[in-house]
Amino acid sequence: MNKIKILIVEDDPNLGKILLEYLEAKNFEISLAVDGEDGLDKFLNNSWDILLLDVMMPKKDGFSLARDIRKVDQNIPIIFLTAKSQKDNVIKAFKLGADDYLTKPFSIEELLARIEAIMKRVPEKDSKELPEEFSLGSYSYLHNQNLLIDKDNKKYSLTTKENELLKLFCINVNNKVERNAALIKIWGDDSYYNARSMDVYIAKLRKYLKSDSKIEIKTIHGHGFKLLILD
Amino acid sequence: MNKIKILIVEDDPNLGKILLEYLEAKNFEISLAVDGEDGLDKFLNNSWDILLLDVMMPKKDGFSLARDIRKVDQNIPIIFLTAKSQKDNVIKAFKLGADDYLTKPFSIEELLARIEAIMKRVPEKDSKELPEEFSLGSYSYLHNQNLLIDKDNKKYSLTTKENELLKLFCINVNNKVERNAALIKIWGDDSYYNARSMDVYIAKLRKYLKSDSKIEIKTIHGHGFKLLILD
DNA sequence: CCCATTTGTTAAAAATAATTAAAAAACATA
DNA sequence: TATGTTTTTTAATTATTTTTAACAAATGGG
Repeated sequence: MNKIKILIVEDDPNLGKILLEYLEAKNFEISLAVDGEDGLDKFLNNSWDILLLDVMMPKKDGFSLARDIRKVDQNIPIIFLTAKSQKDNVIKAFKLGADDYLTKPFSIEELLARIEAIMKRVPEKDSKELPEEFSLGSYSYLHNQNLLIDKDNKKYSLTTKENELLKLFCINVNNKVERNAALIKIWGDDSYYNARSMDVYIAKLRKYLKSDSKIEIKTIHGHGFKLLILD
Repeated sequence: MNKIKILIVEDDPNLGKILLEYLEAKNFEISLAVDGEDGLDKFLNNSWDILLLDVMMPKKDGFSLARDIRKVDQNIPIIFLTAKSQKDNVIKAFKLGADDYLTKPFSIEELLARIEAIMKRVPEKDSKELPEEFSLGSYSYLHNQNLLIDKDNKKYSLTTKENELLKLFCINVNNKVERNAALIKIWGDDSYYNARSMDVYIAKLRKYLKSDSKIEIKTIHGHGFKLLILD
């Protein structure tokens, strides 16, 4: 069992430090971001179990940050921390998929209790390391080497983008990968042209994988794709 | 698709009635118990998706009730409603496995938001794994592959929406699927045009399934549909 | 039995995705 | 830095899926 990883995005350094120390003492693994942009950056470049977002922050407020995060991950638990408790804000927060909403000043023990209440319901994330090698039907795929090998031992050396995309599909094999999520993770933003570019890469991957009819990249119209492996 | 069933245990009849009416209007199925003993009784004699417990109650207070309930069910989500917000009580509540803790007076919309936040994390009660394959009379249906196969082995590759809808019918085979429920689940909201769109898809599914007279999508006028398999 | 409302059917329009080729950008190497 | 090579993006075209629209049929309350 790995430690539960919490990302705190809080611009008040005093509060930030106290939360950090307290929660580390409770055996969580904590990172602290100091504003919304920093928060988005840290969110994208690591995997987390739960997010604590301050609402009022410089550069990018907590709601706007949550909106961006939800494009990539619809499920990660988010707790908002806020100075003022305006009813509208509470509703807004839950519409954004908040799991809880705490008004400052709050009791840190209460925060802990609420984190634990949420974590007990979250299906355990099997955050195992990526395997070296993925087995895709008759193909074998070495993502570290950008290498796809077919049943005749023919080797395809993948470009960076091809590799990122195939890796993302393999991590989520038999599960939906949202267009937005893929675009933001790989291209950095989900603009129209990046989406077209991604479509081109989907076609490329399908071409690579066409020799095994048990492997298929299915479209989920309006949502994204799913790498299917049949047996 | 069944309604979400909520048991409210609240001794203040005014508050109780308002909660009851509001949440029923939001399409939950509600029962109201007037004290702790009544609450325990109703809890034991029915199955529930979520409990709202007042803390201060005659006969048996909310905490004591929760303790009894937790002996029987460790998982059912509990939200405490309480007049006073004493820090110790909050911690105590979460130790008892609370999922949330609201201090009166609270906004009813906030309560709704919090109920929804909790429900989204609770693994669907009857969410047993879907079978790989559904057998529909002489058809066989592989929902993972969007594939419907008739008795002559003719294969119909379903579009995303066709597949979602047929899957929903199969999950609820021989049971009513509410229009609203289907629309919200598949289209995201139950606006007029989405409803018309759904009707178009109903027609498409009926066309696919017409070769077997033992399979039928029945209309329940004003409510929804039901996939019937006769034998 | 009427009439408003809901549902069924079909076709057209709009939105989204797939495919291919060419242009642009990035990269490597002399 | 100039040159060739590879990778990525843009563009144009085609195909598929979904929504909208228009009209017909069925339903059920008054």
